[in-house]
Amino acid sequence: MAAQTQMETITPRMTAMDVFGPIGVLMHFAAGEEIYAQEEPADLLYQVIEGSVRTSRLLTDGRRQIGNFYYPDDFFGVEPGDDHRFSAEALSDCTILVARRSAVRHCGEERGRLEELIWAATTHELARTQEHLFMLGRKSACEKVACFLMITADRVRGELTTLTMSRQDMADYLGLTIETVSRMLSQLQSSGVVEFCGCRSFRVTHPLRLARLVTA
Amino acid sequence: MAAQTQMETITPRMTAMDVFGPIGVLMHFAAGEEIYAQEEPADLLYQVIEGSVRTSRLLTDGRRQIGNFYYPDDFFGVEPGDDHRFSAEALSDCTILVARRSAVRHCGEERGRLEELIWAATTHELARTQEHLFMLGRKSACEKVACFLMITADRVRGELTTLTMSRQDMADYLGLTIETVSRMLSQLQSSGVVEFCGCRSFRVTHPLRLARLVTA
DNA sequence: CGTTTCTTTGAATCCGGTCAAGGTCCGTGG
DNA sequence: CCACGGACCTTGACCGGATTCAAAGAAACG
Repeated sequence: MAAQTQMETITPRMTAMDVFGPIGVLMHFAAGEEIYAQEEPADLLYQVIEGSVRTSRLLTDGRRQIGNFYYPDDFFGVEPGDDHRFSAEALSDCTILVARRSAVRHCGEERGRLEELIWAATTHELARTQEHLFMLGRKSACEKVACFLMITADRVRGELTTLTMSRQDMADYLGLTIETVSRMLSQLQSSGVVEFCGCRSFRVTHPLRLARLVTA
Repeated sequence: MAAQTQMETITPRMTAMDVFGPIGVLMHFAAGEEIYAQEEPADLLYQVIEGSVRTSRLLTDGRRQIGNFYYPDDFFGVEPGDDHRFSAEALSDCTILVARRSAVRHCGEERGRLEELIWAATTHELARTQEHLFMLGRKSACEKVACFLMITADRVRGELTTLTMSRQDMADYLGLTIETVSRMLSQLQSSGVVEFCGCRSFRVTHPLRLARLVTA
């Protein structure tokens, strides 16, 4: 089982947690810490309260595929079978709300709401996976990176977007190498589409041109 | 709305249809015919009774990504949102069982069963999409083609496996070009892993070596 | 049997990967 | 406070796998 550094029962004033009713539990994870492992039974549903998370999958020979990145309010951990096909790790220090899925049957009137939530999280996951699939199959390195920046800027709102993941994480998400990712970022910057302030945060200086690079 | 060549209400003796109860309808489609279009409202759930189906998605510039191939008993058409993000076309002449999802509320005791069915189809779809994603992101052309043959041979049981899709379909599923797919197939054949009888059917002559090429 | 469409194969090209070196950032400890 | 070390990122040169372009061969169809 994944490490769990700290736990506390939920307090009623935190609105994001209401959805889980009395069965939600808050957990904290340090940057880099594993939240759950590949092959582990998948009975829990997670919601990011603070921080960010990646899900990933390892091949026997070390190749890695990132499934997704999750930010505050996102749900993760829904998996089609009984076991996790991906593992989840904290990208930064984070606070995660956790609920046992099998506890649904014990929570009376909350039940319908939780089931609905699991349903919404699953379909949302499917939608994102389909988008991701499309990106991997038919896009060039430049389009992939541009697409990634656009999606991320959209999800992590603010004047300046901070990338909580490493270049290696980005590469493993996009099916590229770190060198290629780095080159494309430099290229996007020198062509005036985005501007970096250090290697972990950027601003989209020309949204239209970025959007045009992405191709729908 | 997609063309619908013929319709008939279900007959009780056909077991595969029982799952939909009284709201299922049989439809026939000719090879190449569209079953539903991209952007079309997604209120129907489909089950292949006979034949095979592909789902695909087109980019504005003509690039195409195949979502999946479906064979008898497979469900398709479940989509995360209200609209189809993929279109579906018949690969061969086929018979499809169709049920209106929104009709669930009108079918009394059948309701639980149908909801369960939709749930199962959705999670199964997610699982397959994740596998597919992994294949696109981190596998070589040779591994992709080997993987595709293995999966297909597994799904379309029989001594000789028939490919109902064109090389172009395979290429668009794997994120390759037809030429590369063709080359890899030739290579797999000349290395004695599979044997083709015409370009649309094959036999796995060396299952272990095929499995070793795939890499989990 | 001729036409069309699909598939295979070859040769040249190019995009992204590999290998290697250098740079930046940051935390630790002298 | 600065020097050192390590992890991460960038850049360049070269290489190789997949694409592109082109043509021939095989299969499907009227």
